[in-house]
Amino acid sequence: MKLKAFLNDYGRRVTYERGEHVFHQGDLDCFLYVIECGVLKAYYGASDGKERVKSFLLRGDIIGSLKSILTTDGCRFNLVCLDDCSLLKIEFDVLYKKSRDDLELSHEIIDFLIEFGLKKETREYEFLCLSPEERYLELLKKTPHLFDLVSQNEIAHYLGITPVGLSRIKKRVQSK
Amino acid sequence: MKLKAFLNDYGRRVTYERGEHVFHQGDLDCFLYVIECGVLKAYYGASDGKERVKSFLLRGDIIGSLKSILTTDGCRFNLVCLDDCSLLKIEFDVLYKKSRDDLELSHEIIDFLIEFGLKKETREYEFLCLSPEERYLELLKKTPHLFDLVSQNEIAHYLGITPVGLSRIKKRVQSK
DNA sequence: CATAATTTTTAACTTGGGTTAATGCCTAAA
DNA sequence: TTTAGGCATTAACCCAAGTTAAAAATTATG
Repeated sequence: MKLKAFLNDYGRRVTYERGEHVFHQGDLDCFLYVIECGVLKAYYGASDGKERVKSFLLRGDIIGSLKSILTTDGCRFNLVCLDDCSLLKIEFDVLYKKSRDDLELSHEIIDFLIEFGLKKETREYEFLCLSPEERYLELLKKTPHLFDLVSQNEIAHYLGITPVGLSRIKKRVQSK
Repeated sequence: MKLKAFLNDYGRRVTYERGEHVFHQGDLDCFLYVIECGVLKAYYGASDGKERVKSFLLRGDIIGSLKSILTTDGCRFNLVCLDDCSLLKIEFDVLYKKSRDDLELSHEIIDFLIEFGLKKETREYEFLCLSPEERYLELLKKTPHLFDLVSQNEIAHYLGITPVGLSRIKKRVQSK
């Protein structure tokens, strides 16, 4: 797997302690990060102090801010470690340029991006078509282990609801 | 632009009349479609007859079901023409295979997919962080011309609310 | 172990959007 | 110009989730 090999060869290992941020909203951060170990949370911080969780990142996942990479606006979200974490950090541009004369590498990037697109479409579908309760049940079915890794608080913010709301949904669901 | 050239060379022109479907939910359709002219609507049809609009497609846009291309589940959404339309139809697999030994083509696909990812992330952001009213205002700001092309009914379903809800939001907003 | 801090639950109250149905508006066809 | 069908608005009522605050449960820490 050329992409994995590339990330290993060119990546610089960085470690963070639980609670540390990899980057903040507004930062210009044009790196890709591969999670070697630990759990991370990518989240949008609203002006009113509310937070919304874009995604949780686990071992093997790749994360970076497309916004920061493609525009001069900086990151739209924050990336924070929920555990002590070890990441591989690679400048996006280096990978991008390398792919320009490496056919195999560029294929693997295409495959990665297609998978990424499908995931994003699925999340779009869930927000567009499912109620908070249905999204909760779906998450429970698809990634039950997530509930052991992060607080219910954070699950709620991932589902786009408040912790109070999630507590009520749980109660309603189990009484069925 | 090699991708455009490819789509033109290998694409087959197909035309549909207003109201015709290009494909339905559940169909196995592994084509990409480039919109030459006309307006189309990609939508999820819920079991209870409710519909939710995934996206509107305009001249120059490219659409296809990643789900159908990548899995055996078939399309998750419907694609229907809101006008008489002319499309270019290309088997995804032909493009994919061609990219396997064409570096320039594969770069352009990467660039396309990155842009696509950014768009999807933006829509995710809007559902996660904005209220229906805020999503309406955002749409009004970003693509005001859309309101001339499709009914308010369809705009509502794109925003994830009912036509009644959108009517109320409009009224509330203009009285501010 | 005790206590502080955080997370989760519960309660009371508010609210925005859903639902249903009636009404008014357009536009297209006859 | 009428009439029929679809679209948008309005009204009345309902309900799920938000908000605020307090209590209970869990987890961390000295």
